[in-house]
Amino acid sequence: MSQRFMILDGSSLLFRAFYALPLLTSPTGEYTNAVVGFSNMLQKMIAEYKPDCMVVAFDKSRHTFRTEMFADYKGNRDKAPEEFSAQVPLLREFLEGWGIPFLEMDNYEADDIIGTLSKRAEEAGGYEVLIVTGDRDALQLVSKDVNVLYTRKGISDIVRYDEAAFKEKYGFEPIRLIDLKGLMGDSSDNIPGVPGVGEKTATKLLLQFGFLEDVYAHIDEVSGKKLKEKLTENQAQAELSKKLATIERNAPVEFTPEEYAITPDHERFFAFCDKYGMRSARQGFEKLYPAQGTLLLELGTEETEQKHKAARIAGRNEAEVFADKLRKASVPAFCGVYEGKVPHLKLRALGLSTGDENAVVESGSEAWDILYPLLEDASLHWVTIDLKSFYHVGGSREAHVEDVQLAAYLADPSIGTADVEQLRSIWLPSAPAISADEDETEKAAEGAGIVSKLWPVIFEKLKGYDMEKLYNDMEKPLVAVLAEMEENGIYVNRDRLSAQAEAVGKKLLDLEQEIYTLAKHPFNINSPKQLGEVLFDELGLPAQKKTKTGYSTNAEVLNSLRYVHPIVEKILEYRLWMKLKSTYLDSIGELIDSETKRVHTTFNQMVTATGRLSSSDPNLQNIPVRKEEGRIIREFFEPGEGYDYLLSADYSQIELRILAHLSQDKNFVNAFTHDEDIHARTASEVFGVPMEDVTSELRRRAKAVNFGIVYGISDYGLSQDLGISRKDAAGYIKSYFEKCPGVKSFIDGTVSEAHEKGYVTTLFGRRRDLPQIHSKNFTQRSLAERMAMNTPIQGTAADIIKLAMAAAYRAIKDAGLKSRILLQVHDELVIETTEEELSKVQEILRGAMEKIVSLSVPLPIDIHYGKNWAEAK
DNA sequence: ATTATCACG
DNA sequence: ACGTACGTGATAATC
Repeated sequence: MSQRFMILDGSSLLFRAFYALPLLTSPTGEYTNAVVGFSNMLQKMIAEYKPDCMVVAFDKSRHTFRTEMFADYKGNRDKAPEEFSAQVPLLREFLEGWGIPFLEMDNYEADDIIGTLSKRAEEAGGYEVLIVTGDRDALQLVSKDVNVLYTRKGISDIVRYDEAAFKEKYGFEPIRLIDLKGLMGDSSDNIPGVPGVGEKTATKLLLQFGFLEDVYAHIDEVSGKKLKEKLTENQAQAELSKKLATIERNAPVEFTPEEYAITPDHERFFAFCDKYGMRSARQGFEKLYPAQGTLLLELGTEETEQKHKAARIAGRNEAEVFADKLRKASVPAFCGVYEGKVPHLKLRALGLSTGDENAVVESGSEAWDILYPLLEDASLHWVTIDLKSFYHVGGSREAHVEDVQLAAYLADPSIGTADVEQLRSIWLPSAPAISADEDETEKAAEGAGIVSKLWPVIFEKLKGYDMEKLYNDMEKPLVAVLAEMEENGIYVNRDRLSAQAEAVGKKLLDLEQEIYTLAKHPFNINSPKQLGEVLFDELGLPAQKKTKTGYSTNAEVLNSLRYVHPIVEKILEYRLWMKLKSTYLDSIGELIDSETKRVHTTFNQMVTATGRLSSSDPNLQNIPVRKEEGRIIREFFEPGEGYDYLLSADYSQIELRILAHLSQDKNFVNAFTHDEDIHARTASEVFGVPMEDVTSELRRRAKAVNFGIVYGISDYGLSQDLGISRKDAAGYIKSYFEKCPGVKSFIDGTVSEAHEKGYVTTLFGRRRDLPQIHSKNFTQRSLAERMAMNTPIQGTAADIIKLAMAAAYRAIKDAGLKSRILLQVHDELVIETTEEELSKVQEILRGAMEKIVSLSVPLPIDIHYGKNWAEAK
């Protein structure tokens, strides 16, 4: 019987945990998130693998034998953030209490300690070694007796690598990982490798020849002249890279297995947890090491597993029994298993849960006919995840169904669209994770169980934040509106679209030839790297900006070089058409539904940090409009069969009007109340000229300042935008604030409130946490401060149009019109309508959009309509 | 998986 | 002195 010896890479796991969890703090203000995450992972490891002995290895200092060999080793690493470093000593304290030995050594990395200990254990025999790490390099240690548990993402997604699993993934045995690194390098450790050789080429070479040395021994057999050259030129560098990637397995560290037992010190550990407010760590520890004399009322493991195993219900009788339980459940929950795409989405199965008991029911079974109707039963109050999909498959809008995902997003928008497992790990970290190796329907059942438990916790939080109304009256009603918009889709004239795609394709071929001639040879124009080499190395144009990987070739740079060389203009033109063809013409064509002839975008309600919607597959919120060449794309969006016009209704200056309302600045409120040109008025104030003397240039500058204010102004940003000096920009801002003191005090007030509370809110109570506002790092803190200025404005605008959408939707429906909302583009709604309904629909939109809230300034909309989206602007 | 670029509000 | 405009998504290239 072999001993199971677990070795943890403390440094890498702590780092993973740090980035996986939000910055939690103890009651006394110390950061604890990394330790909390480490603790969760440790508990899981011990519970699952029950190791006989354990050691945690740490990196000690940056200076190691590797930096002796190569000074730049890991030279590209930023210093770890203060919030992280402060937790390293905390983890030691934690391990001391838990009774787990740890090791660190001068001149060696944690990897080398792990490599050495695992080798000694192999030599001694009788050990099964499990290495837990978030560092891929350790995979080279995998052998018959040594496996690696690698944290793929965050800390909960762990994969076990044994010899077979490694071979499956890489195609060769583990030790050759160092040869791979020798060839391809490792950007995260700043290991150079052979430039131009990536994973693909490196793997090919190793499979063909064996080890790195074999590649060089057979260098003549390498195919490709370029590749051979690169390999020969960089042989020394490849060999050094291999050495750097090789874990030292004979480090001067003693192997003393008798000292590696876990010896929990309850008192010490509890004191630690209490001091740092780590309740779940304490609970988990207690579960693993029950104090003597405490009576255990826990369920046996077998029984626990039984509990999570979902019953598959097919027959009528079982269904009746489970239906009864659901009716009595305090939080009945379901998770749908969907297949297909909107507007053809189908419900294949349901995971159901009473909170205590989970079940699966498949569509088409006898049980389905008994259980599905419960979802429409108004006496049940259901919870699900992804309510929009439920609506897509015909779920009743009248049914009482909550969406945990939506509630969780509102409580913390930074998590975005979190799946059940993510929500569990955030909100119920001590509950068992969803089993990984079940089929989709079983996961749905288990998911339903979790959803049932999540809802009370998350909704309670929402109530604590005073966000119930936001959820009930704004976001939840919007779900049905978005579902319908997605199902509606928008008609795209496929013939005109593909004709244009073809024409643009020809144009691109011509441009390509002209560019090759001017460059004197063909190259990949789409590659910024190759383009940079052609422009700046070969043609000798003056390089001005650099990116971290080479020369910058963006539009700003190219524009400034327009008249230096004729190739530049051609490249700009090539870029313009290439963008239009690949992003719009080709890909939208592919997304036209063959049955409906329309494109059905997805409106994501749980993505942005500010409360805006986003659109994807395809993104219909970024269809070109500013440039003539791009605007053509809009011509292909037309009213579909049975409709005559596309109509667009957009808010005029909504963000600046919100700024006026929130700040109560006299100038702004006045200007908007009298419907003045706000940018001209700003110019007049800031530059001290009468309104009639405001030139278009002055207006342009004032407009830039107004935008700057909305984004969270900085003199640097404004100077970049206007192409003026930072000093001048600072001067503009100064006189702006003198003339608009209301705006100034609003911004100052918002930022200082963010510092005090750690979050900001919109007019309707939407919340955004800004943990970085306390950062000691200037850049991060400044970013958070700009977010603090921008979020209440952008977020309030998002709130308003969301309310307006639901109101317009309702009003159109109540009026019995066939007109319908197709798209939302942040401050604009696109509607499909008919000749007869044209005036009625305009009236409804004005009522819904302009009257939905009453601010200190009016909120007028502009309406345009036409035979396509380009005309409706 | 990340980076550079560019489309929108 | 630090070193940035706010919010998104898609594509192609490169790692």
